[in-house]
Amino acid sequence: MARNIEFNYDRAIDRATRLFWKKGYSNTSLRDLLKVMGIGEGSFYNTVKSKKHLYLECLKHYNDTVSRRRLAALLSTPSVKQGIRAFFKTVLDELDDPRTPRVCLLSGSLSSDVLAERELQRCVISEMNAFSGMFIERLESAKQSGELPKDFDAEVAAQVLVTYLQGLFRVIRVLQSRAQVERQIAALLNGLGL
Amino acid sequence: MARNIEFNYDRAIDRATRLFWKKGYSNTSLRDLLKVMGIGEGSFYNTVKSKKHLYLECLKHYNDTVSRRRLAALLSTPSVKQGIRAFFKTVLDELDDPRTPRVCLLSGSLSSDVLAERELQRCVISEMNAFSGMFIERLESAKQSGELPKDFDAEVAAQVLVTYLQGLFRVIRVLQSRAQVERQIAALLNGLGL
DNA sequence: GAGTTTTTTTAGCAGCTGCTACAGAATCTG
DNA sequence: CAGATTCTGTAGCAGCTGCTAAAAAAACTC
Repeated sequence: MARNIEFNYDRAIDRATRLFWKKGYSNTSLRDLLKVMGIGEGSFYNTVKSKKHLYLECLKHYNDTVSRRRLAALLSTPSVKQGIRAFFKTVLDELDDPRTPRVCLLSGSLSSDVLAERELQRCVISEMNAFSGMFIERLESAKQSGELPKDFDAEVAAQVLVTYLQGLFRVIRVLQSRAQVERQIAALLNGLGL
Repeated sequence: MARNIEFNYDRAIDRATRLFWKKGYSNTSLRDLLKVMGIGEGSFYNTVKSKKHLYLECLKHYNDTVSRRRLAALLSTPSVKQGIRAFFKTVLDELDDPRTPRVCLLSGSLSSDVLAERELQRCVISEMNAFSGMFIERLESAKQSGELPKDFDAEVAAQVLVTYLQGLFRVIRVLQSRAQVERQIAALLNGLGL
């Protein structure tokens, strides 16, 4: 019927995700994106349609890879408390990997430039809710299994964790020894009874 | 000797601060800044020198007004625990005020565009340290007075608070009922023994 | 190979970016 | 008033922004 696509779409999305991840939405120019994606404007607007749509695709891709990996750690142990610690460990381990940018893409999307675009805002909020939903679910199941007391407030605890995590992704850019961060996390989790 | 300055410098800085506060550093254009400041490019580059210098001035101004007010609340009670709650209350009260933007300017400065500029980065880090230093100091004095136990780890607790606060300033943009946030904060403080 | 459909390349658009050069206006001294 | 000095308004620069239009190239059907 017609000419075939020449570039690897998934690969291009992955490259774009990493650039957005590193530099943020509006600080990443289309020219820079095209460069790392290895395509020209024509191909881009033929398949992706706009920068906004690209960001949506990247959020999805990030969710399917990075967030998924972290949440897998959360579910890796029968013990919920250990799972949460494993989750935070994946976050800290990425600090040692110079290849990965330092801020969570989703967390970085809680900024005025991203939230100003309605479509992006909706996507970010729904992914955030799905994310904290995983924590609530996990904590609730720990109450059922008896690992946590029956009067434990799973929803509030999950919200505190998510909020703290947002802060962690910010503070991490500026600080500090890994040991210091680990002590911080341990203090929080102990305080919450986790 | 020469012609006098026509505009109110402090007032102009205040206006610029509010705009940066609302839209972030690199998403605020010089033209928009000049408009709210009520001056032209000539006057601007004569007195302020550059956008970067303006941002430094705004950070200073923010520190002298908003941060100062919040920290005053922290010190307003003899009880340190009550002071911390008063501090968080000032943050929440601003949510009800439609005039003030929703994110802390300092917290919003933990983004790649600001941190990429060395001078801004240094300023942000030093203000952040000064800020958490206030909390550490206050918690230490509570140990002296007997309000907190002698084995309380003030430094770690302060770090958790500051990190959580960073997250709060983000999450607040997207959520949620004030009551929900208040429960979250109460859970955190109780958990930390504060 | 002609015709059709899709992809890619290239050039370019209008608008914005931070910033500068410069003429003119205002305020002082003498 | 002339002269010096500083401030202000205007015009414009080179470079970037997201995006589009149109021609050329590739893959298919018949």
